[in-house]
Amino acid sequence: MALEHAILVSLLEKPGSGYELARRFERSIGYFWTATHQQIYRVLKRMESDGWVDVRDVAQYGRPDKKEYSVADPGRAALAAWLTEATEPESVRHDLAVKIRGAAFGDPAALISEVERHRQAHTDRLAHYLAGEARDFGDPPPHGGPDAERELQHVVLRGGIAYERMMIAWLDDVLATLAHFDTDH
Amino acid sequence: MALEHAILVSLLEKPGSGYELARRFERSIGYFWTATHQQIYRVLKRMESDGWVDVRDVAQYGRPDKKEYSVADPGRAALAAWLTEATEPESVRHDLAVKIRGAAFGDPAALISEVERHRQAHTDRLAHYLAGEARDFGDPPPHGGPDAERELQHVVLRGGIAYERMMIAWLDDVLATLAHFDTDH
DNA sequence: TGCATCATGTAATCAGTTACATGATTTT
DNA sequence: AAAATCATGTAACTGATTACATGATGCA
Repeated sequence: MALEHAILVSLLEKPGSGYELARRFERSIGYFWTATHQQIYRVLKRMESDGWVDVRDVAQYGRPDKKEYSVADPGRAALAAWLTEATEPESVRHDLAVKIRGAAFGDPAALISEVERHRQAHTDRLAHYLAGEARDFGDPPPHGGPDAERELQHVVLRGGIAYERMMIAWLDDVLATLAHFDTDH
Repeated sequence: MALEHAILVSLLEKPGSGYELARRFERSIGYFWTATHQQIYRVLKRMESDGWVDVRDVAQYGRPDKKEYSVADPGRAALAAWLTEATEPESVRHDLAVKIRGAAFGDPAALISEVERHRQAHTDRLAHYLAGEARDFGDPPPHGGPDAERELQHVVLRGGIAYERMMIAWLDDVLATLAHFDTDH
């Protein structure tokens, strides 16, 4: 389980409230690990009682008060320990792959629009990643020497870009394959 | 939820017992959808009481008897309905990506061996996929004309191959990036 | 007035994992 | 004699999702 660890990383990058974390999980870190606000509040509470994070009440004007969480030393230590642990690659769940194999027992052409929908989603996400890359990593680093946080965020983003490009190419292959079974053909 | 549907596809490809399904989920269909035998038995029971599958007791010599499941018409219909439904891409969980971003707050070089371990796992799986491709799809099809089941299985396998190749290339990128922060450097 | 955003939570349900359990046969 | 494979299950727990709930502020 890595939700705790994903939250620790996000809070190290920038302290914030449960609400703010939930927003980050809709973008940025959320592209590699998903979580809803309900999950986040529950886990934050557990992490607080375990002493992994500190809380600070922040009064805001024109907005509800919030609780700002930041990583405490035991949280830092827990993250460092997890980093060197061997974790298995997460199990894969590609329902499209199941659908494609299932299409052999129904109408393969009926899948085309669903595959096109997925292709569009991956194209959109790729454009979004590329825009983020140009924005955040387009210029040479503000100061000389390697900046670990920046370079590691960039290599993770490059992974997302490579994944989306691979998926788009594969979905084109899938569409070409499905076209063989189109009844109009 | 697609475990039911993954089981339906697997049983349409070939009827079998819960035990046999569990073995298939360790290879083949399991590369795109995972499940343990406990899950499978539970879901099979539910599918049986919903009339999606039929059961037949098969006596075996030298082995325990087994229950052979096969897809009933309502199961076929449920699968066909699901195929045309719009399903969202499954949420991604890449704990390596979380670890890489987390490494900025610890010792990036400490991650190198973990990344190498993952790279090896992907190399092994790629070799396994390529061997399966050569075995099952190397020769021209036994008869003329497109065979939907065969071609769709092949395009799913090509997706797995593309995924493993992409991951290996990305992990090389990650290793090169981590090397910048190696203290021996 | 109504809708969107900010902010935090509870409760119920569903899915997935881990541990435990049994018993036959086959192989080492 | 012990270990591995075939075959089926139950029970307990953990994690994730969905629905429900509240209440303030700001904008159209």
